Amino acid sequence: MATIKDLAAKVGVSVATVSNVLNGKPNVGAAVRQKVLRAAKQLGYRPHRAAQAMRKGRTRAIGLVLPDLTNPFFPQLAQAVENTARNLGLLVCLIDSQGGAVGESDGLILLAQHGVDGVIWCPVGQHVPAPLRTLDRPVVLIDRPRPGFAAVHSNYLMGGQLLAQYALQQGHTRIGLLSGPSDLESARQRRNGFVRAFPKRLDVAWEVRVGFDGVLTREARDTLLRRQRATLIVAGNDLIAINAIHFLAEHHVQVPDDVSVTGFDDISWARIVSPRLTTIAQPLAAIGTRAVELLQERMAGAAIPSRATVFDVTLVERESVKNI
Amino acid sequence: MATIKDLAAKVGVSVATVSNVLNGKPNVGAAVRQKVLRAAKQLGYRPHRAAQAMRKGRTRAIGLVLPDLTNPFFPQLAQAVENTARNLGLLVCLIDSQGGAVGESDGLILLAQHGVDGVIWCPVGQHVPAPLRTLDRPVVLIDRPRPGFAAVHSNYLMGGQLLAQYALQQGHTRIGLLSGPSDLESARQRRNGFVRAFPKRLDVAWEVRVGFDGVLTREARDTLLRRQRATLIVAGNDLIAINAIHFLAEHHVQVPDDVSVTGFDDISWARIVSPRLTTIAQPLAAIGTRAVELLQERMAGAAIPSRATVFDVTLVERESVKNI
DNA sequence: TACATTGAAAAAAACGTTTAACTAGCCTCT
DNA sequence: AGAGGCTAGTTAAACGTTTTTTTCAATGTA
Repeated sequence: MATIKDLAAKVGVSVATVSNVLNGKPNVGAAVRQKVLRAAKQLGYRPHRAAQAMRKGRTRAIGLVLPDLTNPFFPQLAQAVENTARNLGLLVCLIDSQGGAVGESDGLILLAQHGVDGVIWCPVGQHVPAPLRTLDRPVVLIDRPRPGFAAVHSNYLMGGQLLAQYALQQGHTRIGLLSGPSDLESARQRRNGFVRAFPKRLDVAWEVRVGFDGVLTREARDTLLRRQRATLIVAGNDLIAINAIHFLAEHHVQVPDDVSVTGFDDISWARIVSPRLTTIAQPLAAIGTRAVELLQERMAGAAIPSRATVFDVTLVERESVKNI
Repeated sequence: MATIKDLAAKVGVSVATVSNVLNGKPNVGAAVRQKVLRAAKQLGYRPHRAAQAMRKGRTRAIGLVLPDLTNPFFPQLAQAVENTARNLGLLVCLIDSQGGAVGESDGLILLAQHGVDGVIWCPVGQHVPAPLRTLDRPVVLIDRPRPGFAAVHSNYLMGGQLLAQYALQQGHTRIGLLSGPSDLESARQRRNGFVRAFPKRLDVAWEVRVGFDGVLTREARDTLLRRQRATLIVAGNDLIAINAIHFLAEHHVQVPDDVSVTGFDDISWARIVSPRLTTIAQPLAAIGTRAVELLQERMAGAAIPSRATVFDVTLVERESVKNI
């Protein structure tokens, strides 16, 4: 790999001048500038990132900390993040914490050690890992907002409302809720958006909380079987919805004929299960892209106040809800 | 962040000595060694990776270059790679080329610039991108072997054979082949493993080649509808199988009642479609893990000959094949 | 006693950049 | 003509490590 020194030697000029040219500093003549640029191109010069990092304290790499890549929610996000980052010349360093707080913590330590300039983080619990504090770099939360952090996510309230509106349209008023974990803001808002949209007209027959990974607790399974009076089951996300549908099918309850189900997220699975899932689509790619842009702003400069960027969601109607 | 200098000052010893302690060099007294270690722990010292990188020319980071994270085949692989890498103290830098050769090339340039110590690569085409040559770091291919490269992948031949054996068991002898692209070794071996297992007893009624992304060409669709005499369709991977099943369903051909279908890979989707897919499971996590281990060996030392590590596969029987 | 050998530690150089401080030459202004 | 200011450069220091070389004292040997 050619170094700045090689360039300097080749052009017959000092390394400082070469550096100045490469960084677009003004104090260098047009002729020399040209020569340096030409030589750089000719030798295929690429700055040594480690050396730059050492001098400037910036690595032009960012961390992406996710709970679980095999959860079909994340790949699209990761892809969007990587691609926009790369377009900005940023390298993405991946941490998959496997849903564990220790993995998350270890990952952040590793990122800190490598001196990433910022991190995009989808937190797994509700605590703030110690390494994040000492990291002292901008952080943008993704999908899961928290007070005091910059975040980009979907308008969960709106999603809940759209679902409520659609439920009424399709003639459903007796609702069963398979909500996500109550300690996740995103789960709470999905639920509240739905429940508070038409409190008079929608009747919540029952509610059970399960994890976003979709595994059904004993309570959830029992409730589903009893099923009480609900004609529509509103799940906290697609994973939950899909598991519920499968569980019901095993017990000879057909969706949507016997009971309707909605999801949330429009993960890839929603399109391929049967019945295909009526759900709320988030603009995942846009979220990933925006998160990188936001992070880059923060990395570049001034301390921007920590607000959340919220994206509209849309209802995608498929076959898991019956008009009654 | 505490530096080696801080440690030196605190203990009252030179930086060289601190470095020697930290690197386990022998030429330092037991007393001093203890004191340095204690101080390091106390100050929470972490080596500055960029500085180390500059001096040693190693970054303790590796690249992971994938064609498409949203292809459900890759997340598990990526997760396994990240986790084992992290356990070895290696940071994983992700490149998602979106299936394009330019993205792949750009990504490799970015990785080279950051000086990753090696890369795990699932190549998208059959050419070798220029940046890979100049990178001059160990490379381990994953899932898609090529002559002259170290690689870790499944025993595709075996998968094809298992499928052939199972087909006969279930009474199928007239086969339709929806093979993967012929320029991919892995696709060829899947196909050949099947076709050559029982050439006398299995009769290939038709064969069409499609991409591993599963989108059905016009020819594939036409052939599926005519369907000729085949009772079993052997798809090159799960994506193809699932698309075929959906396409057939749209045209009122029921799987497995009217025709049976097998996949390959056992991606997450295979479990949730209906009918659930009978397919070949690859040990994805093991492959990812092994790839990292192999890479690390190569990064550490001697030029090991470039051979392929091959994992056994298993047949997972679900409901997409009917016994006739 | 003189001299080589060893062990423990320090000093200094090096990695590839950036940047602050400096300099030489030229121009402009009194 | 001399002071001051630009312009276009150069020199040198710095970033945090590792590593080579050097120093120094203690020990062993003849």
